[in-house]
Amino acid sequence: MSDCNDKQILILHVAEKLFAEKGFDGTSIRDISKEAKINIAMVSYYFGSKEKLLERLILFRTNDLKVQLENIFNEQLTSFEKIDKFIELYIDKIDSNRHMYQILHFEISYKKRAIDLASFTAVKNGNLVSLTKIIEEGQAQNVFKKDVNIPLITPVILGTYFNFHTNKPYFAEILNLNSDEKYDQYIKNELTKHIQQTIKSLLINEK
Amino acid sequence: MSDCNDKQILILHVAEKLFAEKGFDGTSIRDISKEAKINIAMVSYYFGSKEKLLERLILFRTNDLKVQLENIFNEQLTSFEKIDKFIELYIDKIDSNRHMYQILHFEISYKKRAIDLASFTAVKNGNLVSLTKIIEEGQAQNVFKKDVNIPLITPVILGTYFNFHTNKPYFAEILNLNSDEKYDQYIKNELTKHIQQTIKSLLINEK
Amino acid sequence: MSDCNDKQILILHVAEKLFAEKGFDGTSIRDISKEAKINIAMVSYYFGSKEKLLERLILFRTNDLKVQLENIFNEQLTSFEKIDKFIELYIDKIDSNRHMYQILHFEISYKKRAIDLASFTAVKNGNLVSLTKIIEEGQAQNVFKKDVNIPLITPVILGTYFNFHTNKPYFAEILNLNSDEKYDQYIKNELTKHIQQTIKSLLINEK
Amino acid sequence: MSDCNDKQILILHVAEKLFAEKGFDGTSIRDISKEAKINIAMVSYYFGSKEKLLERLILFRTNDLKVQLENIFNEQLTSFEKIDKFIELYIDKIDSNRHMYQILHFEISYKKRAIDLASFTAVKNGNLVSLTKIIEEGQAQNVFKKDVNIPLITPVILGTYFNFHTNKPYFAEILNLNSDEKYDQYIKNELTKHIQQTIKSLLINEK
DNA sequence: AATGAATGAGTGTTCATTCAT
DNA sequence: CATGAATGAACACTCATTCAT
Repeated sequence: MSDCNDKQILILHVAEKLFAEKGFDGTSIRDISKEAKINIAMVSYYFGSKEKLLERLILFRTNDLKVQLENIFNEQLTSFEKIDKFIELYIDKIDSNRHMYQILHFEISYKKRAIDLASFTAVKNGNLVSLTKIIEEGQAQNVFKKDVNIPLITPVILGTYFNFHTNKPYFAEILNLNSDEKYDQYIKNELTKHIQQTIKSLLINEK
Repeated sequence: MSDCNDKQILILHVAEKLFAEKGFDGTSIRDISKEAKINIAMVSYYFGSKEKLLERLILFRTNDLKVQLENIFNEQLTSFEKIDKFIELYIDKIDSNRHMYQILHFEISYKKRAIDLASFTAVKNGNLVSLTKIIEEGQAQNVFKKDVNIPLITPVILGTYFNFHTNKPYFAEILNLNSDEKYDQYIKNELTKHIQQTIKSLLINEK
Repeated sequence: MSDCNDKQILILHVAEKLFAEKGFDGTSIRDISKEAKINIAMVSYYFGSKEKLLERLILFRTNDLKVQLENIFNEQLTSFEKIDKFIELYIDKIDSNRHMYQILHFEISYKKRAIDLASFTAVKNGNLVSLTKIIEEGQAQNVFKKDVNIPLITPVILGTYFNFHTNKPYFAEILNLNSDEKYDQYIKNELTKHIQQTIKSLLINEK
Repeated sequence: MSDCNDKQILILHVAEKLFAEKGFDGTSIRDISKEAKINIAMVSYYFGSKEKLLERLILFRTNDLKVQLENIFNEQLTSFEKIDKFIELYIDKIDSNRHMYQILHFEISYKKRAIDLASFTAVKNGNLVSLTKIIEEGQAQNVFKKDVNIPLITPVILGTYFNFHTNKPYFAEILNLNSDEKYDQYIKNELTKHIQQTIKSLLINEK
């Protein structure tokens, strides 16, 4: 980020990790300062307050999230391939931003703090637009059916991923994914494939 | 619950609400005692500690979750109808236990507290068994396709619901659900239908 | 004690043990009620308050302390034998009332509580009188020297015993008293003998 | 102490006084902060916890206790004079460290806290060695008798002093020491003399 | 006569934040 | 510019005690 020095970025990274692990309220400034090996006063000094640190963190990361899902539409691909690619990139993106999503997840749920989520909403809207364009193109080509509730498709993608990930211990056990590598591989292959299959089925099958 | 008097149940209800709204760490015993209009010492008196209150709350509610999804299998319904009913009941169940699920969600995610989630896991396993039986029956009847990852189906159901619900403000806006009633109705009708449609599309054995 | 029922006596015994082990402030009514397996309210109910329990305990036990050291004087013994017997009985008495003495010790030291120690003072005075009579008899017989500060003799007896006992772990180690039995035997034999020897040496009228 | 600032030393002093007066459990951090006119959080801030404050206090003071009783042996004095000096210095030392000894006394007696008393034990051992050397020299010169239990001599010295001091109100009354000065003078003169006389008698008289 | 339920005051400790340097 | 020192408020929890039954 432009207006951040190294120490600020360090704090943001450590805060991101700890907030994701233990929650905002469960993480103290002391925890952050200890892990980042910086002075306790630094957080208030640089960010004003713990809450403002969170806001900056969200801003800091949301910029990252504006990845180009919108470009897919213009690529030389079939509608099916575009859907596949959209999901693959989407999953990949949130998977590599797990921490931030975990944090956002909670902040959105909790009515406690009034975090400005405008930029995050903008990202979601952008993604919805991209997806809508792809689907409508497929519908125009008569490869996708017409009566589908498009805004409810992203929840299927994201929700499936998050639910799987939230219950990591459970799925790791019943699917025998006894290492982080296997687990990550499973997400990249099986889970992504499953979601792709699900969305594509929804888009073509009349039932 | 059998071994709980009225005041204990009151505390559990208030705690459930506040934990769901503000998180466990974000809720103080003072908050609970104030909202429940009871003495601060009561929580420790009845439950031993804040953490044990959470444990009791989970236990208290998890018992509620063991509703009979397993009975659906034996009803006189087509495989598709069984899937519809399974999803409808499932969504309905988690929707009326939103608070508890919200809390569990966080407790599962956070590595902080070592809550005993055995009973919750048992519920999930039971539901998976029920679903598997329905699907395998449909596969045996050749109405469902074989190539489907059954354990990944519940994440689609639950995940979609939760993702929708977590982003309530977002969806309320883009779907124009400007009252809680409309929002709840949307879940009961559109969202449930969408999920049913999604799962059935995924399962259908198209020629 | 006349006006104490069994439960009250049980409480007094348990309180004595715990007060001696952990101090008055370090012992909670809960500790007592738990160890005595009685209701928490019982202590306040029977004794009025924790502090009054302590008072009653002191009264209860001080009566026990009024053992007959005064009879020694009238026995058919030499002055040395009387001293020996006085010390032996004295040590034996405080040794079997360790707990109470430990408690009294602290209560006397601390300015915190205004415990009525009149009866305890009376006991000490009685003992001092008895000792004085024995010593003065020896002095009259010219076997004890005149130049001795009699009131400072009991501190030597009691102090030595208590200092030894307070530093039990230390002495147990350097004297190789690796069991409670050995330790108790050492007090009964060596320590008592040592104190007797000390006092008699002090009293002896060497030419 | 080297690594203590003024405020820390202030806290240590106030804590020492209050712990000695009212016991560790009987003294609250609020009591200390009030008396020292510092913020309540300071104790935890500087020492980590109330218990660690006690530990630091013991360490802080025990260093003081390592006074040179060992030098006496090498001085140009008779064995008798060495004993006299040893006792005088010893009494003087513990008398000026009353508070700390009072505290230690209790901590040693109570099984509650696991305070590291290693350094205190070391001091005791050092003193015992010094005393042993003096006595053995006297024995070698045939001025002291042989059959004396040397490890039991320090309990006579310390015990007599402590017993006298613990029962200050009692002795103040029967010895008519109606001011702190008179009382202190009595310890310095009479009591010390009495203890010296006692030990010397023990070391020379066969009985 | 005895007790379970309940409570207000107090416990030690941690919190995010401020401020002098 | 950066930080160690310091703090008031809040934290979860335990205390001795009371009271209705």
